[in-house]
Amino acid sequence: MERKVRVRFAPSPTGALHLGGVRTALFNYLFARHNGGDFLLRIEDTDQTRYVPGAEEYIIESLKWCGLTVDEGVGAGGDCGPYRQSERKEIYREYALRLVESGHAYYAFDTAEELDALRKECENRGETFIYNAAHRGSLKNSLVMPADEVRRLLDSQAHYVIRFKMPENEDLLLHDIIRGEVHFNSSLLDDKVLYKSDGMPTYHLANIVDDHLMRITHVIRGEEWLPSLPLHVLLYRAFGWEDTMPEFAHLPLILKPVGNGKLSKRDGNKMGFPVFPMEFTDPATGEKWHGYKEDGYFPEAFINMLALLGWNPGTDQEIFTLQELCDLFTLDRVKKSGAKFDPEKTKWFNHKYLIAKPDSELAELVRPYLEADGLPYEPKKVERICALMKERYSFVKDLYEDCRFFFTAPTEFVEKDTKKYWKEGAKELMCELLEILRSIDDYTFANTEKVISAWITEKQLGFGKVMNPFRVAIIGAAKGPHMFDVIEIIGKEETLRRMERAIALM
RNA sequence: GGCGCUAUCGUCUAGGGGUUAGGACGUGAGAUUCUCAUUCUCAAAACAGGGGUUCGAUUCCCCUUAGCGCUACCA
Repeated sequence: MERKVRVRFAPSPTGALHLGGVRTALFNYLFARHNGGDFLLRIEDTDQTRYVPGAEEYIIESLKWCGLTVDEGVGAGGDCGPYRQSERKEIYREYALRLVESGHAYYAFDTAEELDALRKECENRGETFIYNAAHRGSLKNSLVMPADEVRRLLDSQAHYVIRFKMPENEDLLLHDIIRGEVHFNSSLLDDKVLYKSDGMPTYHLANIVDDHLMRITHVIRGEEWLPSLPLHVLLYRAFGWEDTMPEFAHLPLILKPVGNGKLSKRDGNKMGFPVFPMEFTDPATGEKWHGYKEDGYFPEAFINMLALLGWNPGTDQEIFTLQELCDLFTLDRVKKSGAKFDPEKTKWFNHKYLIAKPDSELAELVRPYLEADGLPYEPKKVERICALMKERYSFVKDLYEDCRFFFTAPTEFVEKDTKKYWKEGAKELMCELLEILRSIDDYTFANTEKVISAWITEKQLGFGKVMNPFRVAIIGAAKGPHMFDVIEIIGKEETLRRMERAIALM
């Protein structure tokens, strides 16, 4: 019987969600949508020591900003709840005990210090310490201790953990959707702790129990989990859930743009690009991190960039709507190898989305900047400017800053440019031009071009000779779009005012 | 150290037993231009190394090398 596709994104609230996490969420989302399945959000907050207040809200807000709608889970409801693991403690305890009863797990009373010492000792001898069949016989656990002693320790509230009893020398040929067959031998694996002494499960136990109970069909997660795949499969077997075990897909990692290693949150502030979808302030340290949202990226561009990190549709198309991605996405086109993250390409994506936006929408995005500067918002004028200028920019903020001269007269004139273009004779020329500008009533591009060109031709002046000083007078610098466009937009009155002022300064 | 994964231009990647190894970002050059951009055109730029298999390997296999990940009562 075909089960309905159900995938989950299961972050732990230990801080902001970074690039890699968002991509994992995205691939899960795309897979769910492509297959008409459900996308769940589960919060894995079993590590009380690393819990960061606000992280959960941050994760939910980020997914929302990215447009990844959660069908079920924290913040979305559903009939498999609760979806926050800290609220499922009793469930995990019950299942951990079930494994002890069936002989697949056991109690261990070794302290962390004892184990650390043992590891060091082995290391010094050049050996590898593995808590499994090789050593468990000589350690403090219910496998070797007398039953009444175990009972006594359990009753006396001594600290204990429950460990998985890893089988000996078993060859495991496991299947991963992206990587194909992966081989392990169980003797090299250890008796992982399933249930901690603080009464919380570890990731491994909680993960398997929840995926089973929540009827997850496909586990799509980062490659860092590949080494624990055998443990997870063995856990499904131990519980007797093999027939409904999900399929696994381990995603390639996202690496630092330069240097070695996987991308970390430190890289962003260090190298000048955001690693988080939204701004985040660590409540403990007060440290602040940039976010794509606040840095002026469009969520569509951010998502588009992420989708192409490790996946491609096999065509030359690079720009996709979320819907197109849902239609096109399949796991068999996900790469096996890790990808160095390229912040430059993200800017290019943003540029593409910026120029594709309707001018009316762009104008609305410019509006807050104008208002912050106390300048009036005239929709038609702003739209006209956006249409004229958007090709040049990747960010609305840059567009606005470069176009500020349309809204307000320059407060200063770039020295380099005045030196270059306000040479001897320029002032006289500008005075003459001013007279012509005064005489013109129709300031449309076509008309000003006609009149001024005629004058330039008649006096045999050369375009550059006139337009360059004119440009510096009106804009304050040797930059910007065509001058006839500029004066059409700012209008006669403003043009004359700026000219008079510039001439006085020359 | 042990275990596992991976390997095509600087980066993201397509491809696949016989190809001029394709695209994109970035870089460089030219064109256009009143400036700055944009745009357009062009260019440089890759199959890690060694063995096999084969008429023929960049492609398939093995080894080496390199990179990455895991190796916690973190996820």
